[in-house]
Amino acid sequence: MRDDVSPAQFAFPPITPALEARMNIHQSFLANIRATIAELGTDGILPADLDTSKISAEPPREAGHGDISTNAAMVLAKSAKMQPRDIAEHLAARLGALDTVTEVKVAGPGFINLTLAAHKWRGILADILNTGTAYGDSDFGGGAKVNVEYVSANPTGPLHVAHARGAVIGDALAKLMAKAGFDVTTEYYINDAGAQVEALARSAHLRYREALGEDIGEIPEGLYPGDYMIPVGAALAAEYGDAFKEADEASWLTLFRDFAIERMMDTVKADLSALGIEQDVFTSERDLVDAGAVEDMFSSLDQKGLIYTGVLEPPKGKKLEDWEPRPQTLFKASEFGDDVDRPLKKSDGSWTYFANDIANHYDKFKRGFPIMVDIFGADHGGYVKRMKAAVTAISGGAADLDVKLCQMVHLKKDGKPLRMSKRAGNFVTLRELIDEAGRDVVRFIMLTRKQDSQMEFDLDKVLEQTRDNPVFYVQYAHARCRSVLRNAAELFDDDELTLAALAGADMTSLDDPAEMELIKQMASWPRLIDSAAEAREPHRVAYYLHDLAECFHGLWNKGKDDARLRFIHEDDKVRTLARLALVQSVATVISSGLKVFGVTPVEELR
RNA sequence: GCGCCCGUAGCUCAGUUGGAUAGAGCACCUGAUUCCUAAUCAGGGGGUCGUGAGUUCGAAUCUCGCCGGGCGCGCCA
Repeated sequence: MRDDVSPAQFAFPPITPALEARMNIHQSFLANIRATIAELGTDGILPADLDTSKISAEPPREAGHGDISTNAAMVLAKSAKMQPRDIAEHLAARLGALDTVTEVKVAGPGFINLTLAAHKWRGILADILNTGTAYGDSDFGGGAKVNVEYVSANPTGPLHVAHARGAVIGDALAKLMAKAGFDVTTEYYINDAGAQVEALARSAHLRYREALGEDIGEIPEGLYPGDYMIPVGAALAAEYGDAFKEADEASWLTLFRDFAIERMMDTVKADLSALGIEQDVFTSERDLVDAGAVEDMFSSLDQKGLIYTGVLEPPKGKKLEDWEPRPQTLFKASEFGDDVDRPLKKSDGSWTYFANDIANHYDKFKRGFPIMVDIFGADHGGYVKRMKAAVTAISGGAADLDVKLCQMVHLKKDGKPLRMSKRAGNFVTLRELIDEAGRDVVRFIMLTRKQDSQMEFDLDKVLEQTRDNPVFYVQYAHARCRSVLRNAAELFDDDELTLAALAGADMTSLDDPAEMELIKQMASWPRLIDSAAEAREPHRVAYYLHDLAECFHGLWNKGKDDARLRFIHEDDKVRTLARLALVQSVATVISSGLKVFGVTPVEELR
């Protein structure tokens, strides 16, 4: 595949001022490097039309290696048939002549390390202040339509902690991708068509009889025993009196089911709302089925020749006493990377959950989403391959499904693990978690770990106001910024402290390494957004914010030793305004990051 | 038995998609407050990146085999 790519495809557009304005500092430098390589090609020093697509321009891991490091020479060495160091020397000579570059060094196997002029960095502050929390927005996604489906919990009870992580990750991922230039729709798929919602209906009927004065005793196995069903029964009793008390199940099942589902979805939505989540679209599995979406899906797969009747092998190693070979209606999932073919119909002829879910994804595809992301719990890991296979098949390869599995969260309190078990009746609801820890804390902490690794949620620690608690640490940095700006308001008129006014401040007095480091940290925010959105890993934002806060706290404390670094200088307005621009920028970037998380930045911590 | 995920400091976890001497917090040790919030900061000790091979200029990262943990495995959703 890679072999038939012609060099012409590696051409990058010329850099116009308009284009440069939309690029972050590393992208724009990468463009400079490519242009220089093209020049060297024209001048016959390097072969023409080299593939520059794999070249990167990144901040080096080591601070001593300058501001921007590129691997260009090493990447080109093979196709140019030259030594990396030689290419590096040629490149370095030309890059060093740029007026934004103050120092250039060739190091190691052929890295080119560039140091940029201070004015280039200071210019970032004006960008930040002029853009506000939109700083970091990019067109990386190119407006591509993306559907992010998350939570999608069964409408049979309130959400519990296990849902919290997926909810927060899905929501933050959606916001992250929107910031990176995708056209994002958030969605909840309501599983309201299976046997479990009938069990819900029966549970509601029991509670209804209870509300009418009957002693219902123990809730039978298989029904939902939770107290949250009591008000549902009461509401049914108020609505219908004793009309269905002794009636045949057939007369009330549908009615009670729909009533209970609606009530459950109301509580689910209220729970999500308490977390600050409001999804764009709620799709009902039952509505899809009623609209014939499953038949559509089925005939589409059938036309592609992907449906057949067959008998599956019994799974090895797992004991199934009641196993007997049966012919089933199967989808050829194994042609698309799944391990075996998967049944679409049950033996009674009704559709499987999987069949309905294919219809759900087919429907999303037809609504115009070539990119779909599903957030699932880790217990659905075995379902991923077949769903991805189905999306590939049903869309003819035109749609891509990415499934993010969220590992479990272990709650801890008083130093002890809080075991959750529905059976024991002590499971923690999402609402209880929010009441205990607070919305912002729950959201932030859930985003401090990669989604596919298990995490610990220590209810005591997350409420501590110490460095150990990343939420606090980041919020504290923001609060400190606001505190400085409040104090400054006593020395300046309001119109001197607007974002626009600060953007126009004379920044030349910002020259200390600690100040420059802070600016460089903020300069990498757009880059972080793109890479986090590409990897679809919102947790990277949490680490970025922690690093930014650390950088700021460090500068703050240096002001204790070195009065020059203090932000407010009553006798020097120009100096002060430059630092206020810096402080306001930090507050803005932190706000921008917290916005991705749906967390509110605080003015002060008391 | 098979598939997927994970394995990094005593603990909880990062690691910019293959880059330079592997990082942060907690815990432990040392220091900083007449000062914009010390709820903070500066410094120190602490590692066979589970393990063995392979791929290449270069591997915690990619491939394969083991070891250990989690999840799943026909008509549950």
